[in-house]
Amino acid sequence: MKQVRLRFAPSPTGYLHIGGLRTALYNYLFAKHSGGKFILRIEDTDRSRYVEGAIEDLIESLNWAGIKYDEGVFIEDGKVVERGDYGPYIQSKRLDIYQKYVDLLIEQGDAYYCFCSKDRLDEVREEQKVKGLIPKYDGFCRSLSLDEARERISEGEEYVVRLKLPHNRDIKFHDVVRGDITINTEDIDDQVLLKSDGYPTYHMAVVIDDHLMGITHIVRGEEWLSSVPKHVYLYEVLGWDIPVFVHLPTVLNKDRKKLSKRHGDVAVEDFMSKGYLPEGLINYLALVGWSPENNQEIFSMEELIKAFSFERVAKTGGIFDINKLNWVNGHHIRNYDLDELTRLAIPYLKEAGYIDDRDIKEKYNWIKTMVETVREGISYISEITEKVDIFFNNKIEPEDENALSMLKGQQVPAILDAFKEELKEIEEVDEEFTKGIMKRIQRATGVKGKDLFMPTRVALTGNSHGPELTSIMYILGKQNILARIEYIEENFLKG
RNA sequence: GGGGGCGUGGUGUAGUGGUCAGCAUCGGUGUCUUUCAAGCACCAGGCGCGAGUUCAAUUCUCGCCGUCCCUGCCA
Repeated sequence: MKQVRLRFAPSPTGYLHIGGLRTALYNYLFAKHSGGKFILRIEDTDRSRYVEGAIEDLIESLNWAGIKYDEGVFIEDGKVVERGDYGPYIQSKRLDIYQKYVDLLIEQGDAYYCFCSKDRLDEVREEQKVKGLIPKYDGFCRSLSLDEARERISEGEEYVVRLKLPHNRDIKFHDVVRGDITINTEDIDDQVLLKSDGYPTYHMAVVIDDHLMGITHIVRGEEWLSSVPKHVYLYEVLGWDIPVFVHLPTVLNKDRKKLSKRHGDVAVEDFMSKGYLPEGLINYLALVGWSPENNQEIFSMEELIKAFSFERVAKTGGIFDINKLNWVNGHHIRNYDLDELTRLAIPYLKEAGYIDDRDIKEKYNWIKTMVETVREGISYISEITEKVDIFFNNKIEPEDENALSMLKGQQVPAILDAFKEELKEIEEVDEEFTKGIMKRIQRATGVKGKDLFMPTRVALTGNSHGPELTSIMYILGKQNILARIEYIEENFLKG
C-alpha cells in the first residue's frame, strides 16, 4: 500500500486567500484522515508576480489556522527553511531537475523548441479571432528539425519548449468529485513547458514535482480542470503513474464571482486580525463545499479529520457567507476556554486603550470577568471593544430617548439614594453584595420590577440593555458606581 | 467563438423514480431574562426552463438558458 501524500502548493504572490486556505484544509484533512503526509511546496516559477515576504505570510496563516504539514517549507527563527526527503520544495530551486526532463521530452520527440516571438503569437491569435477561428498556437515551429533548432539556440536566439500534443486524440481522466471527463487534444494548445527565462510553466513543474515527491492525490481548485489533459499526457509520455485527481468547487462572493478584495475580506490575515478564532474559520470553511453524513455543524479539527472524505465534496461553487461564519465563530467563542479567550481579547482591549500592561498584571481576573460577561454577544473578538465600552466612562450619557426617559421616573432619586446608602456599608462590590442589592433597594424604596431595574441599568451604563446587572456592578466596582450615580444626579435629576 | 464544469429556499447544504424535499444560517414571531445577547419554540422561503422516457421525474436522457473556468512564455 502506497503511502498517502498530499500537497498544498501556493504561489508566493501575496497573502493566503480564503479559498486557498480551504484547499489547504481539504488536503490536510484527507492526508490526516488517511494517516498520510501533508507537504507544503512553493510554486514560484513566475518571477514577475513574486512578492517579497509572501512565503512567510503564507506559512504564518497556515500556522495560525492550525494546518500542520510534515514536509516542505517552514519558518525557523524567522528564516525560510526546508525539511523533508523530497526537496527542494521551492520550485525556483529545482530548475536543473526540470531541465533534465525537458531534455528527455525533446529527445523523445514529445516536446519541441519554439522560436515564435510574442508579437507573432499575438498576430496569429488576432488573425484567428477575426476569422472566427479558435485562437490557438498554429504549430509554426512544430516541425522544425532538432538540428536546426539547436543551431538557432547556439546562435543565441530566444526560445521556449512546447509540448507536442498528438492530433485529435481523446484524453480521458477521472476526477473524484466530477467523475469521468474526456477532452480532445484538438481543443488544447501545445502548451509551453519551459519559458524563455529558463523557468518551467506550472503545467510542467506540477507534473514533475508531484511525481518526484510521491504525491498520491492532487487536490486543488476546479480552475485546473481544463488543464488536466495536458498533465495526463505528460504523465503518459514520461511513463509515470497518474495520481488521483480531486478538483474542488470554487469559493465565491455574493455575486457568484471569485472571491476578491473588492467585496470584503479575502485574506486569511484579515480574519486573523478581526479576531476570528482559527477553530471558527476552519470549521466554517470546511462546510463550504463539504458536508458530513449527519447534520453536524460544529466541528473541531479532530472531528473534521475523522469525518472528512472527498466523496462528500460538493460540485457546486459555494458563496462565502459571512453570516454563517459569524454564527459558527460565535459558537466557538462561547465555548472557548475562558483564559485562552481572555488572552486573545487582551490585545484588542489594550489597542482600544481600555487596559494597559499594569491592568493585565494586577487586574487579570477583572479582565477575565469582563470577557466572560460580554463573550455571549460577539461573533469575533474585535467586537469586544464596543461591548466593554460601557464599563469605561463614568460620565453617563443615555444612548437614546428611551434610556433618557428611564431616568425621568419619579422614583429614580430614591432608588439612587438607596443604592448609595448600600454602597456606604461595604468596602468593595462582591458577589454577596450584587446578589442582594436590588432586593434591598426594593425594600427601601418600594419600587420593583422594571421600574427599579431599568433606571438602575441606565444610571450605571447609559444603555437600556446590556449584560446582567450583577456582572456590571462587579466589573464597575464601588468607586465607579458611586461616580456614575453622582454624575447622573448632577446632570439629569436636578431642577 | 471553441472546449470543459456547474445549476435544490437569500445563503451553505442533504436527499429521492412515487410518503409533507430534510438540516443549518439569515429574516420574522413567540418564549425565557429586569434589558440585550445566547438558548428554546414556531413561521416564512426552494428542486433554472422545455421536451422525452415512465403509470409516475427535482431525481434518468436530450435541448435550451444561466453561470464559472480554460482558450497566456500567470498560477
